[in-house]
Amino acid sequence: MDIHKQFFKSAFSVDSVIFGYDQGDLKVLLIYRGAKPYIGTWALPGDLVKLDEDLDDSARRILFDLTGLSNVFMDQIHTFGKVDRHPLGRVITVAYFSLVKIIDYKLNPSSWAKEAKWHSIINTPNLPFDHTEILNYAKNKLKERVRHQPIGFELLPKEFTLSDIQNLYESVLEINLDKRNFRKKLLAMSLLIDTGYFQISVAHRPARLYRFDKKKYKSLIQQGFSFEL
Amino acid sequence: MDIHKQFFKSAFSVDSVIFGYDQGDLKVLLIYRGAKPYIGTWALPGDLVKLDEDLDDSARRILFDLTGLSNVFMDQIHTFGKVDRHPLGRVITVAYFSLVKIIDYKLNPSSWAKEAKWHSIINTPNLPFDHTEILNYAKNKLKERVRHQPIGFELLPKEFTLSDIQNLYESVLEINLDKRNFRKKLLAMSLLIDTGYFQISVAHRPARLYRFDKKKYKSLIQQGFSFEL
DNA sequence: TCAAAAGTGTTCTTATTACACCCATGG
DNA sequence: CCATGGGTGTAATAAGAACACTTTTGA
Repeated sequence: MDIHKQFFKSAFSVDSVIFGYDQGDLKVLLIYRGAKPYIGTWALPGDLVKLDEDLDDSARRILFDLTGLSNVFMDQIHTFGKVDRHPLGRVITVAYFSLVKIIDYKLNPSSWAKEAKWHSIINTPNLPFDHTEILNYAKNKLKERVRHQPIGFELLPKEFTLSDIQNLYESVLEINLDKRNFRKKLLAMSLLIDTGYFQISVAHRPARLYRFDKKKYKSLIQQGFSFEL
Repeated sequence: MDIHKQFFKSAFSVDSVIFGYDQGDLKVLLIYRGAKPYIGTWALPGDLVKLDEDLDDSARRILFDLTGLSNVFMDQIHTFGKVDRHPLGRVITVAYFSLVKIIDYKLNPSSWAKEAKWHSIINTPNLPFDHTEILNYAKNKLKERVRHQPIGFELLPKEFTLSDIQNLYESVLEINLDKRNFRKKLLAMSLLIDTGYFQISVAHRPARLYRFDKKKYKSLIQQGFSFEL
């Protein structure tokens, strides 16, 4: 059999699990599908990869079309390739996850989406295809990574309080952390820059605002430092 | 443009990084290509995924054809999808890695391979496509995983000595480990079964033989145990 | 009797845990 | 003046690191 007939009847797509964090809640960005199949359902944003487009570029394109953001943390997590995962043909999908600062932008539904909306991670609708499996996989990856790489900061505004970052870790990991021990450990890494500024207009003692020191992190990594929280 | 014309001119393949361990040396199984492109070069074993074949099954098939082994540790590691990675068309490849006990089987070159051979990891030939990148990626994944999951045992015979497992860790991680501390930590996990047997015909004090207790590991995992070496 | 690897404990240092009260602000 | 979350230290325990000699075997 001609190899082209046998094999070149398949396609591959990218699906993106885009995480955000807002008001103590981890969220995922879903689109309301405006295209077949599964038209009219909430799903992970994704698209077929173009023939002249690198896989990673495809993931960046999807994120950019939807949010207008580039230069965002993004990483490939897994490829899902069951024969029957897509009703219209053999399509394997490469899943990516991104971490965005919700505050940074406004949503911008794309061609394949009627609407894009943040959904709390603890209350997501049923998803089509194998998107539930993909989302669960992404959640677990996020849990692992957040403990070994300083990616939690990608979900927070540039300036944040120590409580912000602790709450984020508690949401993502679904555990409670001791305030004093958490702060001690975090500050001991010397990866936070004290901005000298404080919260304003809060009905309690205003908290100090910090920034994450990316440069310092990079130089520590060179020296064999390993982030762990 | 018809979506089929635009997108269904691509294929996906699986490439396997098959690790083995022998005589203190980490090895990788390479094939001598008997098919175009790059005919006559050493490369990672791989094949196009069949249309009616799940991705994971494809990886299992490749391993089985080459080694006759099934029920082997295998995991997906990354998908490589640069536009120009394959000279004959748009082919993305999903990379898997496997850990096999070299002693268990004899090699069995497949249709796409003239020959299959173990190569020491510290001295591998130049590889075609992006296989060097894939191999490096796999080595790094192995380093990470071996510290957080008890997968090192997959590379050893069923019965092994404490020095065997220490040497394996030293090869994989490319570091030296303190004998007493390593043993203390490993034995403290109570995941090794003392067989009561010893090495025979060795020109030194014979070492105790142990087996890895897979059942106990699974039950500990249920209870939230986390492997770490 | 020699060479080669197996086996074994203690001390020191560092990291982790548990835990409770006063402070600054807005309403 | 009350409610809310911010901010701080110490003591006890556990984990990790450093380190050297005796044992058993085959040749």
